[in-house]
Amino acid sequence: MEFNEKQIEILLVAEQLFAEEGFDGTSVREIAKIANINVAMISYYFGSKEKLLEALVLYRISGMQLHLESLSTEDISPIEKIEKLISYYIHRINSNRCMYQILHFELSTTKRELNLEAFTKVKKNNLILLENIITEGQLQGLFQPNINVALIPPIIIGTITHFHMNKPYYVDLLHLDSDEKYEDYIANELTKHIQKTIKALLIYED
Amino acid sequence: MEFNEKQIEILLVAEQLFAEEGFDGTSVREIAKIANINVAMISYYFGSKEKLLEALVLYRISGMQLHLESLSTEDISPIEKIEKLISYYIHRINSNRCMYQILHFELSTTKRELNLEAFTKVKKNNLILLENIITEGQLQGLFQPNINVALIPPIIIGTITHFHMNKPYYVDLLHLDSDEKYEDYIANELTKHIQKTIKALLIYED
DNA sequence: TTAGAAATTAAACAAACGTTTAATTTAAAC
DNA sequence: GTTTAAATTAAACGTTTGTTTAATTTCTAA
Repeated sequence: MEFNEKQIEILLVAEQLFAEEGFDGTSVREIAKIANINVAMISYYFGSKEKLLEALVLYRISGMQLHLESLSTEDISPIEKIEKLISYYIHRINSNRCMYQILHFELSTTKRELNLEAFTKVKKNNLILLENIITEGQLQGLFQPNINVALIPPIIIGTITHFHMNKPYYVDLLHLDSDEKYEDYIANELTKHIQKTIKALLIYED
Repeated sequence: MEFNEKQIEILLVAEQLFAEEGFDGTSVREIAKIANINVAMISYYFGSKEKLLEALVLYRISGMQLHLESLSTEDISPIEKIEKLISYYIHRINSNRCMYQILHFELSTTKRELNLEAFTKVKKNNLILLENIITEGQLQGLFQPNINVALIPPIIIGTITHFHMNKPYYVDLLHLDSDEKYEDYIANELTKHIQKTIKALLIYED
């Protein structure tokens, strides 16, 4: 699916509004107003409000796959690979914050049936990559043998997502009184914290 | 605030629907139909749909505080205390799944301004409890000194929440083909996994 | 320059929304 | 048994919703 400039403008406005106010909390007129177009253009281009959401999800997810094929073959230790992988993860979630927000809701609502196969595929691919790195580390005797690999992404994604969702609370708790400080904290402290946690889990003898 | 049976019935129906379909995706008529009451009763009892939500949040959060005052003084090792604390955490999130779903959305929407002070208070109290246990462990030389305590609850809550939100994905990935298996997995594997992760983080030498 | 397609518009559509009204039934108090 | 308050109802209220219509403008190609 190819989109022209105007369509992409609509998609971006819709994305932000859907994230901020939810799909059902956003009206097509609101989208149209901010995108500076006529309401009818949404039906004209996408068919319906719901199909607009589907187009948006497809548009974003297609660009979500981590570009980490090279990571497997890089000449660095498995520990460094894990660190890099986590950085990439966090960066991706960060730069797709709105879409993650939308997906989180859509994943758990019974209202609509979105086709999220593409999203599942991305997750499964990333899981295989993670498995390979961990196996490599185990063969080198660096990591413990009894690792439940499937439960590692939930720690990474869950932690960063929870942090974002509770932004006001953590801004208060950690005195992150500017957006810059908030972003910095995620890029530094939080990233390091998650990396440290996963490394500990992999190395820690039960 | 005290509620009679009918009011509580309305609150419970609203909770499930708000969790499943979102606040904006749920109509008062839908609530009324399932709760077997007249639509006007919602305005009559709660004032408005939005005040119904506020009442619901208040009703639930007031019962959310972990009852763990005793934990600090129990005669068990800090490690066991951490394990217990995590079990409690997970149990609480599990039994308040719908409310967490609702709160997650309300925390990140700009549509409504819910008063979530009570929720913040609960979180801060639990954080203090966690700090005490970790300090105790550090004094006994069991835990590392450089622990960012504020970032431990995000791991616990984030992981379990993420798991719930992506239930269809994990059901598929881990072959949890019945609700019982799903619940069991959380109560056993996932709980152990989180406990192990936090223990590793506390003990792991950086 | 002109014919035809694509884009854009304002207006109208029916349906659904949250809320209020006014009338009626039920319950409690004396 | 009567009085008074509380609970419950169906109907109507004015808005807002997503979508469609039909007319008009803009663009493209011959």
